[in-house]
Amino acid sequence: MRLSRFFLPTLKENPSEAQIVSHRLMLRAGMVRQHTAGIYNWLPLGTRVLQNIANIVRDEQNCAGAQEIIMPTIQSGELWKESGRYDDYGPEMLRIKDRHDRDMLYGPTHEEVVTDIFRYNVKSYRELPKNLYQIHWKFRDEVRPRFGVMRGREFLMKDAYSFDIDYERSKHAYNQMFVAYLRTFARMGLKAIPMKADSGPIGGDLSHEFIVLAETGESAVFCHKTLLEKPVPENVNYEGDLQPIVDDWTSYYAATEEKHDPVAAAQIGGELVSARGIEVGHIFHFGKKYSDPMKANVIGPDGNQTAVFMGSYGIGVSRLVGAIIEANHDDAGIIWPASVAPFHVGIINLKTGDTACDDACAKLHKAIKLNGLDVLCDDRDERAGVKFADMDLIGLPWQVIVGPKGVAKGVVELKNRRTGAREELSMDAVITKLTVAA
RNA sequence: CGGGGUGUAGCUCAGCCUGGUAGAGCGCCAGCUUUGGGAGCUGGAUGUCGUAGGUUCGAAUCCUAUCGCCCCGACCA
Repeated sequence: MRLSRFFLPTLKENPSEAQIVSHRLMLRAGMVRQHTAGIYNWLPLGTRVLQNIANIVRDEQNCAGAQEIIMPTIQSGELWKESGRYDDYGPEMLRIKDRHDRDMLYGPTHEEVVTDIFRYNVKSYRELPKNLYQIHWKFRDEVRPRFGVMRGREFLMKDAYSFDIDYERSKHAYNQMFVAYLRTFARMGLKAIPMKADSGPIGGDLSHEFIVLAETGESAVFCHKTLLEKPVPENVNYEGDLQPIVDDWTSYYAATEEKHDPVAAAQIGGELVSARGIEVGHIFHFGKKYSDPMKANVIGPDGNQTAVFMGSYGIGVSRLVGAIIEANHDDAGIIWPASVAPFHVGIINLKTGDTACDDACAKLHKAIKLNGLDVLCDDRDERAGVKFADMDLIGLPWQVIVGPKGVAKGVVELKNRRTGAREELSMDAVITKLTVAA
């Protein structure tokens, strides 16, 4: 992609409405623009990151045995009356009347809809287990949206729902998501710590929040030092027993500030560290809370109808964009982990219009792209300083700096955005090195 | 929803107290010079001063109402 054709409205100054660093950088880097309080337009750069994150989430959900579906954003109020939540949910739920004066709503979550799908289409325990998920837009009419996409009213969420015949198997579904979450966040370069959580209004008796650690995170957390460096499980057999992995991770103390209990922490022992964090995922087991009132029954092995055991599992996909920036930035801008970067490589043509530079950039662009990497080439007729600043701001992991002096010597400069390390290399060496690094 | 702040050019903001007919920097357009870390000079375009009323000869400025946005608190992926 040539930057001269890419829609990338960067800002030199901080927009006054943005206070936290991720919000400022997302606006400055041309990723998003606010539409109204808590509702955002996603511009091309932001959309690319959002989709990269969604794809990692999707991949790990699929590996863990969940299946993707798409449910409506606009739901019928009838289902919510059936589950009893139509009155309980409160003004956070955006209620709408259609032209026939029927009660509709913009879905804040999808337990009712997915339970409805399930009950009409699954009749026997032999069809279990099932885990259905979607990556879709939700709307919660927050009293006070803030922090850019970190707490918007409209947000992209992965929500999965598991259905099992009994508690033990439902717990296995819960564990599958638990492990999948560890892997998902690690793939984005994040340290995410599972912490015991209240199950809140969704209900249930087993629940964990996944908190991403970032110095600028909104809430303080306390956790055992070991959790910070603990490697996530590899080559997971999701059909096998996952309980040892979950037990291992939950054996260390970890709590958010509100739930911090120094006495309990002391009992569990170990070196406690305090950090700051952002909640990016939340998993619940809630048994028959919805399957009972909504009659989501299957015939069990004993021939009797029984309500299924359910769990729900959320990841804030759009929030993750902000969380990743909170955890990966410096004074100059964003520093994307390679797995979610909008482009892998940025080429800076220091002298657009100079035939040697233009040719070198074109050759690099083509070769790097052929090796499967996304490239953004800054071919704008701008001064070098502007290009350096913008490239640092948008945070692509690698920069290839092409200038007339280097090209005359047959070299270009390769800069690592995170470390700042630079080296002069031949064009072939750059292409090889980038391909290996990716 | 309680408390606070703010709304003037695309962005950051001055002007408001003490009313006199719209400003700066950056950005944008044109030209010349410049060219490895957000250039210099010259010329140019851009505003219903959030909106609606009111006071006044005259309102960005004073008064009233209203809307938007931001921050702190209670709540949340």
